[in-house]
Formats: sequence, C-alpha cells, structure tokens
Amino acid sequence: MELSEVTGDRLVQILATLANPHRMRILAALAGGEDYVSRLAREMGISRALLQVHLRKLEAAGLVTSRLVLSEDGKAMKYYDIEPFSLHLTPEALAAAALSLTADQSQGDRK
Amino acid sequence: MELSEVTGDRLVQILATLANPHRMRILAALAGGEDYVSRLAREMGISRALLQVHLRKLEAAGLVTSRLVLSEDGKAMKYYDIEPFSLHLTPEALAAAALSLTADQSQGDRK
DNA sequence: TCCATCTGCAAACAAATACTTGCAGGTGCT
DNA sequence: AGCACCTGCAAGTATTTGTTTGCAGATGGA
Repeated sequence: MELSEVTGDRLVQILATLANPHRMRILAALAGGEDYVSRLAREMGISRALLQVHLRKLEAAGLVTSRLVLSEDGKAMKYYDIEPFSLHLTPEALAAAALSLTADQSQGDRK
Repeated sequence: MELSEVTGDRLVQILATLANPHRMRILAALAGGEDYVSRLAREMGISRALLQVHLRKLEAAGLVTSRLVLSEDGKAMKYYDIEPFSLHLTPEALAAAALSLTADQSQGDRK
C-alpha cells in the first residue's frame, strides 16, 4: 500500500491505528511471520481478548489480513499476517492527503 | 527528522499527533508557508482556542516550531512553521521502532 | 475611553479509546 | 465427563482526547 493510493480520511485511520504501542508490537511480531491469535497472545504476554481487539483494528485499517485454518487436530485457528505497506510521510505528502479529507472540518462530524 | 532517529515511544506520539484531520489540515496550511495563530484560525474557519490546542500538540510532537514576533504596529504575533520530517513507514521500520518501546506493555502505564 | 487586533489558558462537557471480565461455542483426548 | 486447546464478542469501567466557552492581559488607533 502506497501513500498516494489512500485518501486523507483513510490515512488518518491508518495513522491512528499505528499510533499505539500494543499494535506496533503486534506488527513487529507478525513481521517475523504469520501467527494465530492464542499463540500470539501468549508470546506477547497479553490477554487474548485484548489482542483480538487490536487485531480487529489492524485488520479494519488494512494493515493485516486473517484467514481461518483448520489444523490437523480439528482446531480452528485464525492466522494473521501483515499486509505490506510503504508510507513515506513528509509535509508535502500530508498536505496532498489533506486535500481529500471529507468536507466537514473536525474529526468525524460530531452531531 | 528521520524515522531511524526516533524511539518507539516518540514515534507513537508523532503518529498519534498526525492522526487527526484538524492537525493534518494545519500542517497542509503551514506547508504553504508560516503563519500566525489568529490568521490561520480565520483561514481554516476554526476557533482560535481549538487551533491553539492542536498547535500545541503539533509542537509537542516536534512537527512544528513557533516564534514570537513583534509586528511593526506593536502586536505580538506567534508564528508557526513546519519542522521538516521524512518518515518512511514500513512493517520492518515499525518492527525496529517497536524494539525501543518502553518496557510496560500498554499505552502509558496506567496506574 | 472604546474598539479592534494580538496573545494565553483553564474549566467543563462530550465523545472516542483502551482494557478487563465474563460468557458462549467448537474440537479432541483421557 | 472433564480438561485442554481453539474461537468470538459484549457489557462495564477507566482513561484519554477533542471542543467550546469564558476570562484575562497587551498594543494601537479613532
């Protein structure tokens, strides 16, 4: 995914998603190869529920993908993998992205 | 500012700061040249108080700088300017940054 | 003096986020 | 049946973030 391909709104979503220690560490972990939820939670030392919440956000932002795999012993495992991206942030790039921010001037038109 | 120069924690701060429509538009406006608070607020159509809050965040993140200028007619004007940055975000780069996240595993050790 | 401009900030409220806890369903093995 | 795995999600609470409103101080000119 390239910066030139995303709208301002989507860029905001992506940046907000990346701006979190847990999610950053999750990406770091997945950078070493795909993994399934329970195991990843154990490796990171966080609860599965918490991990799931973050994984859902990462997936919503398009930063990771998931697939359900039936293991040999019948267990359903959900594997997550990184969706490659390359976002070169510069003042000019952001200025360009800002042009495609939705009309209203705040964040997600409140009321 | 380069990605390799910032710690994981600082990167989180920077990304969180960028992940906001108002602040993105402020940067876009400043990309066209420095400006002072009141004028910028008028141009953007937002309140001065709101703009100030966002400018403070941008400055705290090191994305803009400010200087107080005494205009000819004696008014004190606060000019803001962009602090150039170039952050190339990739899974690998984030993984590297994640290594320097502070020990605790959540966001800003709560209690 | 009154008005227009510039600045700054805090208090109060609204809304979005993060996290925990608890419950639910599934398989297979002993 | 009971235990060890796997999954999913919602309710409740704690915390952070965003925004408005209101006040305050300064200058210069009519």
